[in-house]
Amino acid sequence: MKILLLHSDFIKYELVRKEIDLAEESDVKEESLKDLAVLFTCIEAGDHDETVSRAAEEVKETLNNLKVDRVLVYPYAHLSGNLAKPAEALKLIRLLAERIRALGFEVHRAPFGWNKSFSISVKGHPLAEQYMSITPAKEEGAEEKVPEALKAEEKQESKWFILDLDGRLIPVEKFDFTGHENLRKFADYEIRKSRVVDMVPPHVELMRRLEIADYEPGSDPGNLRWYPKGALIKSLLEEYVTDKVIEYGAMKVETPVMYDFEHPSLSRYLNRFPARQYIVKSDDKEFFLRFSACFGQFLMAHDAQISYRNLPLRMYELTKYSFRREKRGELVGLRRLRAFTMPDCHALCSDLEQAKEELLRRFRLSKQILTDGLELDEEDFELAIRFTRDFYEKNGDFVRRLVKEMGKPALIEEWEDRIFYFTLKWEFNFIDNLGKASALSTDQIDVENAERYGITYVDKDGEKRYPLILHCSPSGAIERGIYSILEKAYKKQMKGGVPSLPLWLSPTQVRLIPVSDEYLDYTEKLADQIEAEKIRVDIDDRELTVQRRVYEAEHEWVNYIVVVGGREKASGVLKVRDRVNRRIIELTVQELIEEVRSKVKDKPFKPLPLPRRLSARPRFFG
RNA sequence: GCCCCGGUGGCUCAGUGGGUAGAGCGGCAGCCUCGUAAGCUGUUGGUCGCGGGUUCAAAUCCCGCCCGGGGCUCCA
Repeated sequence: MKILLLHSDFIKYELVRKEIDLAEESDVKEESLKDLAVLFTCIEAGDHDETVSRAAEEVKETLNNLKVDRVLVYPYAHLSGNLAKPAEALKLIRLLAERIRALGFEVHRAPFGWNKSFSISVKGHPLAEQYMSITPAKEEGAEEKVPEALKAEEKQESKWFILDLDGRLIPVEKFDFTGHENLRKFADYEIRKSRVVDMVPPHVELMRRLEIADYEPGSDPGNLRWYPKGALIKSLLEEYVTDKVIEYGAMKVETPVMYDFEHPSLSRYLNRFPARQYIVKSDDKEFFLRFSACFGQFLMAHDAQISYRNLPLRMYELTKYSFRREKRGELVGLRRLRAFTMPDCHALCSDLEQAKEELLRRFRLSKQILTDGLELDEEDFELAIRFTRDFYEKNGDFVRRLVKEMGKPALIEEWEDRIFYFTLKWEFNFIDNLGKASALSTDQIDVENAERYGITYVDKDGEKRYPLILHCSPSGAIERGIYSILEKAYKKQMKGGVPSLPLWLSPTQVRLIPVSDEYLDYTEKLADQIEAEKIRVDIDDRELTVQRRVYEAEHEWVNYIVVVGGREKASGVLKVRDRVNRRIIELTVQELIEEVRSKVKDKPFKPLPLPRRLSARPRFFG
């Protein structure tokens, strides 16, 4: 509870309008009082009867000193950023007035819940203005575990720049964003200019309509359910990213999802990471659910025998899941979750030179995964680089090198001091249809954790040394990858294009529609032929008109739609509706197979996640 | 976390000066056997998010909670 006490000659206030439903009724619209103490009062979350009693006592003491016997309790929200709920606040403010009255004072109260105007004349003596803060007595264990880094982040001041291709570091407000609209949106988002959008994010509607994923009311918010089509898309992406990271040279490992809160290295690291955790109790121990693969991999590296010859040492894990208890209001669809799938790749490096070289390789790897795998265009994502001033002063060339690799200007955030465990961090950020930015790929140079976890390698001279650790998620969370694919598709649709999924991720790549039952057998044979070439093909055998089935295939974003009837059976030539290019082309089965194979190339393949015949499929949504 | 908006059949939504719930789509049944973006008819289906309160009577009013969306300026 906060109270600003003003010893006043007079106060006059007027009710303007009700601010909340709970506002107190009042017959008097205007009130003025003389020779009194005005108590601007605000009730904070956690205040209770006992807080009120102590406040009343403190007020009494002050009033006695001032020799005042008249007070006005004036509800005033602005004294705190941590307000109690209105109903509770009203209750306690009434109670406060009663308590003060019970101590023998004349108590007036300004109605709660109104926007009011007031004029006040405050006496000039030294004790006329007093501020009181009454905090509730601590209840055992009531305090939430908030990491130090979270608190630090709120205090940290950042400087924002754009680093252009010529290596100029330009303060954001002076940069000409012409031709860099996406970067402007990104900068606006990061520096938190207010946005006025009021719609359900497009990808949320799509993820449900396309039966990819959905909210699961039976779980904690931000923990989703994945329908067969979504599970397919997700596991294809997982496989793709994993293959790419192994190709780059990482060793794939697996580590537990929960860790002991009391483990010395872990508890210190927790305090350096800006996220809240899920807590799991088992017997009398507390565990937290991992929010990345760091713990498992670091503990593994701690116990390993590592020579400088083994560096850079690359370890990879697909964390399914990583858990972060994000604030309730932050959760949205596939963009921000509490349980998500994150590829996490660490690299132990001997020194900064090796780290920079490695970072560059991973930068290229990440870019390839976004453009080749997610099929994002380079205009779809923006580069952000964040570093401490000191790092930039010593490694400016390297930072400029990253921007050159990107091929367009990047947003820069500079910190005066190092509050996190890293000195440099870069990200690729996707900007969605509501102007919101989300980090996809990212990498960091960690200068703290090797020491914290006791991770060492032996150098040429036989000396134990601490390596630098890079933390990279080459794609970002898999869910977020799907979010960006869907948002991109919607963006395309808004520009008059055909929304679609990358062909290799499409649950149905080819749909066959027999004109009648008569051709079902023939259609099945075609499907067998196509399926044998690792193409997901299905058959819409439902008793609907051809037109209707084509309509639904379009709606489902099926890439190739083939109507099968007598003409096809006779000639062997298929009329293939190429949805993305809005045309109908004539192809033999073999040519159709080649068309699809030439586009998916060597991407991972998994079979159709549903019965081949649509008549045998349930509907999960809609 | 706080504020605002929303939650009615599987989906999209209508229905609030309190009087016992509707439509379209889907599902099911039937007709139609169909040639590239919604064929026709019938029928099924609802603890009106959950809990409490007010009332003779609550989807509707009040309180709390849960879930979704948006915002974090304002607000005692």
